[in-house]
Amino acid sequence: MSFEQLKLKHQLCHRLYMASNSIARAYREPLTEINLTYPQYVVMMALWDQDKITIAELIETTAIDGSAMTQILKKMADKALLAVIKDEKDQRKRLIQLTTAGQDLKLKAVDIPGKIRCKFNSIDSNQALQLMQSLDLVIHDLNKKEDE
Amino acid sequence: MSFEQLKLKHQLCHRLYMASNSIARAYREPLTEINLTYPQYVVMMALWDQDKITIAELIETTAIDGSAMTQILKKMADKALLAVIKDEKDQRKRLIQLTTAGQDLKLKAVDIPGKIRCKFNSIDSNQALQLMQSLDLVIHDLNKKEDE
DNA sequence: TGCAAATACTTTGCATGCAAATTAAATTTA
DNA sequence: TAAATTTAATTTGCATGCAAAGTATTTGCA
Repeated sequence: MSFEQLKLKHQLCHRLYMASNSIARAYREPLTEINLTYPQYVVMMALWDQDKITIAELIETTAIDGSAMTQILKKMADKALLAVIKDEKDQRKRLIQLTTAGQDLKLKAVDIPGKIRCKFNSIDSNQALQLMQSLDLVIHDLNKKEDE
Repeated sequence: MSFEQLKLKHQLCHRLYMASNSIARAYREPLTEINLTYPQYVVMMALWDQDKITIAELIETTAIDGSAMTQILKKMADKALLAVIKDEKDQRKRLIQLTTAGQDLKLKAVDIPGKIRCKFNSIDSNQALQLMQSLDLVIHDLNKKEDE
């Protein structure tokens, strides 16, 4: 019986695990300066792109876990970056709306993507694009339900 | 000023974040059957490949955080999968050694890589290999110190 | 030889990620 | 229309990931 496949060096999954952690670490420094964690920054990016959406829509866009989202939004509301508003048409839903401070933070965040991109010295933009496309396929495959 | 770069759809980092989370979720089911979490499984793979190594070496191989590693090893020792032994030559170091049960678990884990690979329907092995190579470059770039 | 510096871990505090259980409100169905 | 079901969030409990601080040990140097 071959155990070769159990070695870490052959595993795509372990690469993804390491890469994701490295990413979060890389963002930590620039994000600390604007008092955000990486998931909070992801929420902000989603809202800068489209404001006043429901929590469910925010979860769909960001792929952040629902129970974590509740906590994250609470902290961000405490920081006065956004407000959680009841949807009058459907009392189960909550609408998330940026405050002026939340909108303005975009000006301080605009440099961050560039700072991160500077760290990628070994891959060019074409490779990065291809990498994103491959990852989209992986994500799609893994998120498929059993019965699809 | 262009804020286009702040959109999630253009971000490699968010893809990696989503892919890594999807991976951990995909492993959850098969790993639950052998009572391991994904990081614990990574530790086991490292030890199946090379047993009786120091915690520092295990951290190097797995890329798991040091403080998390202490907790993970404690739980795995509780499950009698491994033993934490003082290095007689250097009392600061700890050697990790699999128990017989830990070694035997390899037989139950051998099917897991195949099960996960089955989920990747949209990419072939060549693409997977290329993806791994690109990720290795990303990881290398991000883990570089400022002064290198 | 003796003490500062470097190592190897451990501990602590905070922020997720996730499954499972709950709560509240809207829908569907009998 | 009342009960069952579904949907949208929240709560809870557990397992990391990580920075920062703390504890032993060992090295390196003066």
